[in-house]
Amino acid sequence: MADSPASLDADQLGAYFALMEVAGLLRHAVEQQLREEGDLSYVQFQLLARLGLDSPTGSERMTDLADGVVYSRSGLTYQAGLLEKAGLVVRAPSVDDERSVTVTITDAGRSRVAQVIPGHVEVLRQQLFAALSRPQTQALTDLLTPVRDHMRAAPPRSAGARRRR
Amino acid sequence: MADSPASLDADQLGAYFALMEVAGLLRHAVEQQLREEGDLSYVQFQLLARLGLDSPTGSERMTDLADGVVYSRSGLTYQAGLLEKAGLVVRAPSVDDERSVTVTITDAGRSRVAQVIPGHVEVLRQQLFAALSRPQTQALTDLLTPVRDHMRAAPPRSAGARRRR
DNA sequence: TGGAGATGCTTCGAACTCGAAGCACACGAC
DNA sequence: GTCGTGTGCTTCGAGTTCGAAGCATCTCCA
Repeated sequence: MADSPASLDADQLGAYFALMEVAGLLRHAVEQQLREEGDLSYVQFQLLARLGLDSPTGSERMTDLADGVVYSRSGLTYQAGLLEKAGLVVRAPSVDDERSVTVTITDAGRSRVAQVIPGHVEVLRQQLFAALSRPQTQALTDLLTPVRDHMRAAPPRSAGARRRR
Repeated sequence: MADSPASLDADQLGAYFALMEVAGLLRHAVEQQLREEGDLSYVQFQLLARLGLDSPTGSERMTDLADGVVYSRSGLTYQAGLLEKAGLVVRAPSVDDERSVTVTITDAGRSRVAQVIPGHVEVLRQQLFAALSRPQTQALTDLLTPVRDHMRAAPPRSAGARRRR
């Protein structure tokens, strides 16, 4: 990478803008459905879905949750508080490490996820997959997965170094 | 794995999650660069770029700006206020329609855009295009462009209250 | 011409987000 | 042990976002 001209070609710009706009529009659409049908924000849904669908035990550490959802720690504390107040989640200090907090989804949380999923899927169908055939969907996944892995590997995440106090 | 009532298949879910995560990570990375090198938020950069690079006259109506950037009107009022206070933009009532406000980029605004573009491009290169070959980039654009057009045409349900003329 | 409704923008309040600072516990070196 | 540093989470303040409500202007049509 000796020389790097300060411009991208049309394809690259097109891909960049299309990516950001599609994601933005999709997020708006999804957010609205979640709010209407389940009184959840997108982040809250992500958290519950991760706990309820991805985790075998239904619980995870705060930090792992934050990393998994690409979210700030303080923001997670706030959202976890809301979810706990709503009874969708329980927080308890971890057994093996007194510092860490384990978040566990409740039955109410699971049923809230189940309640929202059909509409969620429907929005995705209408907004996203209506314009993508199966092979195209497959192709999109194949294109984006390496990109995600690449970006996760070299993150400008702020969690990196902590300054002295 | 819980069984979800109306689930999408693995490819579809994979595409959805990958899309949202890539966009999220990319936005974080870009936002950080813009803040450091130009004291701009992502939205502010979008607005200035649209005025400075896409518009022949360097000016646009508030509403068109908001639509073009996928942003709420009230949010745009706020950001336009900040940009104006920073001298990067000027607001003036439109000549032909007293209701509408025309936003015009200033010379300072143009130079601010020019100042951050190289770093911006570099971030895109490292984060996004490092993991995409030229043909892949082309393919991504070809996949996402129809999706964007589809989503722009079919906005989320209740957004239809106030439509364009 | 004169309203009724549509449209453009702003104001307002509430909610959300982030990073920095702070507290508490963990772990290793000595 | 006990000190120093690292890690996990929360608190705090500032800034940003949105939708609803409000005001001003425009358009249409009887």
